[in-house]
Amino acid sequence: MNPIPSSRDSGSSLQARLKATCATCNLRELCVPGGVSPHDLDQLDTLVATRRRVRRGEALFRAGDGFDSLYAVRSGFFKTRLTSEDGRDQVTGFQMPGELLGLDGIATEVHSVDAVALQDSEVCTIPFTDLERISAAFSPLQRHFHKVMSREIVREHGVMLLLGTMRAEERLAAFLLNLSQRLRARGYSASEFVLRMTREEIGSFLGLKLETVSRAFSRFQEDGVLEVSNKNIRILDFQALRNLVGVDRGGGQ
Amino acid sequence: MNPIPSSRDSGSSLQARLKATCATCNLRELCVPGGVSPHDLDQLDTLVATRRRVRRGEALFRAGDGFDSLYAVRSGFFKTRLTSEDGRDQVTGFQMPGELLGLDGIATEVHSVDAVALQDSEVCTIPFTDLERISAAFSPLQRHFHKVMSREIVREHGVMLLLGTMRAEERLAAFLLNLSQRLRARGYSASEFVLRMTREEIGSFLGLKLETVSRAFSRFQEDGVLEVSNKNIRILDFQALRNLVGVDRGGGQ
DNA sequence: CGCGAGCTTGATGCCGATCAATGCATGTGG
DNA sequence: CCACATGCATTGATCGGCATCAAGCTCGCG
Repeated sequence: MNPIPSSRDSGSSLQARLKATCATCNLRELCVPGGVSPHDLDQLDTLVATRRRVRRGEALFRAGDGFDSLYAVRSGFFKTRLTSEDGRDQVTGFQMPGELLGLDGIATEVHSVDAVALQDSEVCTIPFTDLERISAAFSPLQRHFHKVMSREIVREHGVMLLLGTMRAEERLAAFLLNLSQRLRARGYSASEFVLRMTREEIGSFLGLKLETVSRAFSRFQEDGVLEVSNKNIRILDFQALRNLVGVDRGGGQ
Repeated sequence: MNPIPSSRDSGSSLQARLKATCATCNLRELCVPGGVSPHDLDQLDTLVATRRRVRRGEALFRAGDGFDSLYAVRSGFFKTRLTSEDGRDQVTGFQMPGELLGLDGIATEVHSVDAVALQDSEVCTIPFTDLERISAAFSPLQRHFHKVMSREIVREHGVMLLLGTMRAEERLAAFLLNLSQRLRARGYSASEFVLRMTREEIGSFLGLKLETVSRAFSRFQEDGVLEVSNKNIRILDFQALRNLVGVDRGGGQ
């Protein structure tokens, strides 16, 4: 009556322990769906030599840990959790057997979330450099591409934190700081810019109605944080915005 | 005073038009940061032969379109937008010059979002099969890995839609249906299962407080949609859950 | 058996949605 | 050049859903 036993193959545990391979893994269809040749599968097996047990409540990895491996859940159950600098928590996903953990780490080679076991669990460790080598993907261009994809995943974690934990003004502050930083990276002013999108589109991104976005702009203007004229924005007080978001306390712009 | 001119290099437009290359692109540091060899850069140039203009309001691609290329924004501004079956909209991001569009399409070879230009824009087209070939990544294993990453991006879009547009009971319904479907894919019952996480963790994932999660469970039970006993869940009325989420109207379980 | 973590349920308050009116910029046709 | 339409933004009034605060309750576990 327990639909998720912590170890699915405990019945044949001896054989499983001695020579479990990707080719014979009963999670294979989930973890490595069709189209992968037997040859590649063999190679994958040479990677996934090591297993690791993680006890309930323990972390497989933590935000800030260096990244070197991906992990496939073999048995058990995990959550991934993003914690912002001011202590807000957002669970970004739950992972069950056959699902992958650690993609967030590829971008910067440092993990950005905690992966915590919700019950005693076991994972297959997939060393990432080996994976790239075997995939015939050991090219700087390829690596770059992987990082871009991982960065997108990390970005979306940040949006989830915003949508899950922030109030209207905090969301708008985070949005403006993000925009400002990306414009600066492109050689434009970080403090003065033109919004290319409507209030309604900002609202749709931030999970708010356009009236709420408009009111937040007005309030920022009243408080001397922004100058707002239609789509023209000037940021007067970066620190006020940062305090709202709960990031980068103390750093002057 | 306009910090984001729609075309940055209109001053040297003749040369830019005739032989713009990745190697000379003024967005290169954003689009292809260091570590990529001159040789790879040349190869990249052979890919990115075609440009495409997209007028304000037009779509670069739409959800449902077949995927074959990624796009780098060269000038202008885009939004990506996910629309659920019952018409909810969630903007999943805004893209400015040097940023990439289309990663959502790798997973299933069909785009899952609309990419709409917020102003007259230009993109560089990067045919994906060519990219994989040049990256020395034309291996089934590698392709699979790319799809896994893309699938994660698409999943997170779904979570953003949930967090941005749904009310408490709708969120919980979506969560339960998702869990149910993943358990079924692993050979477990879709209608009867044990939650491995606490109400608080569910709440943190769904952007709700634990009391709200608990109340939603109670209400589902009152309405005969679920049987709830601590962490043991039995789904009695799938269609009721689907109706809340606004997905899959009419399909029987 | 008794403790404590996790859950349920109730009462109240607040934030943001909703509904509604007005303002303002842009564009179009007379 | 003005009259008018249209899309977008602002602001106010009211409402509702969820957070918050506060008890109790249940179950698993030492």
